[in-house]
Amino acid sequence: MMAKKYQAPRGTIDYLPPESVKQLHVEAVFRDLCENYGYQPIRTPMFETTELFARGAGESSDIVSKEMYTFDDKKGRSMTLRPEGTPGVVRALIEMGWNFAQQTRLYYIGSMFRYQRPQKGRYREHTQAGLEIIGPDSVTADVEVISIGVNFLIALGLDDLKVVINTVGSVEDRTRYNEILKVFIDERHDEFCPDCHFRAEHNPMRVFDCKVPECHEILNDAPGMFDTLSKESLDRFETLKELLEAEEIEYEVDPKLVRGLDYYTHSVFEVMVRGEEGQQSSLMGGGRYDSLVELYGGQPTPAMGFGAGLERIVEAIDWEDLEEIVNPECDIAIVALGEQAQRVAVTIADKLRVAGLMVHMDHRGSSFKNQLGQANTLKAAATIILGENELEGGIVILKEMESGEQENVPLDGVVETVLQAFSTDSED
RNA sequence: GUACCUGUAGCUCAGGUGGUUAGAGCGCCUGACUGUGGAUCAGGAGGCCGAGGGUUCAAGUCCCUCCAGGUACCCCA
Repeated sequence: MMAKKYQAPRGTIDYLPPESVKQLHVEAVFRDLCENYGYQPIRTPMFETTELFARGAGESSDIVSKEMYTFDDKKGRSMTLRPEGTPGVVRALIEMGWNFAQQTRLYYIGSMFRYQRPQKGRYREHTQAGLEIIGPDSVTADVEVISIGVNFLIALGLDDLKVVINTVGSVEDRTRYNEILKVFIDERHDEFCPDCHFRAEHNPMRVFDCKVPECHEILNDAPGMFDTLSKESLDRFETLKELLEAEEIEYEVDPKLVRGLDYYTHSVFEVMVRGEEGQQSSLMGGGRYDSLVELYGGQPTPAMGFGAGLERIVEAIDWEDLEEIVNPECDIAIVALGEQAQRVAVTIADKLRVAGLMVHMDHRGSSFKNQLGQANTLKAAATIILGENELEGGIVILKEMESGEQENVPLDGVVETVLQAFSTDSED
């Protein structure tokens, strides 16, 4: 009977070494940087009630309308695997009665799920590193968030970055703009497609997402967002640009950058690598969301955050420069010949490991030559050779790999001898 | 969701118009060198040729369906 062949669900990834190592390295860099900025970790469930996401991102957004993994639990409640991190964070804070008067900095790393056609850099389950600063509405907070994002990528060796920014105005601006847009659409009602008619009723700004070419034509005549922003919003955007310049973060303004979530206000941004063609070049995106906390029933509280796609970042990095991360160096390899020697060796190996050394040993009973070859491949600094002759003589051979020099060391106390050797080495 | 391309050893890939036991490089294992490592040479293991059907005397090769990956549209991380 042939065993059934299982395969990973479409659009998901199995991370095996060395890919798994790369992913964890990127995560570690993110955590370190977040801590420098005073952000603390938060973990929230991978699924939430469907309504949470629907209300946050907006019913008419692509994410909510066609990309969610939604299912009914056994009691018939509609649940959804999180497509993004922000709603869960905000919900959690409100639920535990968080004091929103304080300034809260949080970060998270975890899986996000979106049902879409898989492609390179586009998966149905992907890992996102994200953060939120909740409380301050100052532009300096926006700059801080963008700065972490940019510096995160720089720390990974990605320095040819393109930072794109835009403003979508305040809630009031958007309400006013939507009204103006709706009037425009109604005036030329017959020229728009049925989908756009629907959008006009529910969220007029989404007509810009329409794929029908004719609709795009007409929209060239539509009033622009910039023209309808309040002076405060425009000033705010100017300040953002000034502060970014002061930090020497180069940016481009893209008025068409709206982001796919309805809850954004004022500053929105996206970071990609230059020269990386293809549509999945965006490594991170985020923005301000001053009305989401209130929308979820909390104290009206401004906030700002971003999400970064770790798979895309891993793909963008040139790992040749980071060889030592993918293949860390080994301190000691134990060459054990014969079953008896192998049994003695495993104990020595474990003691050295507990003491903090990276120790390799072969459990297959491979040949002498092969085991020494493994030590070589792993770039072990030294080898402990333990065969039947040594066992009888109560010694081991300690071999320094680079010079090839070797000496006999008593089997009793070999762990201490080796540790001693390594501690004096590292003190130099 | 729509269109096109792809799917052969662990990895990267060869396999004109269908034709005997399916190949290479890298990697792995063994030996030359009874117990001393990056080289060289020789050998070996490892494949229901993505899955299932069909055409044919004969299918890795042609046809259909499905699955998966990639590219464009779209969306985004």
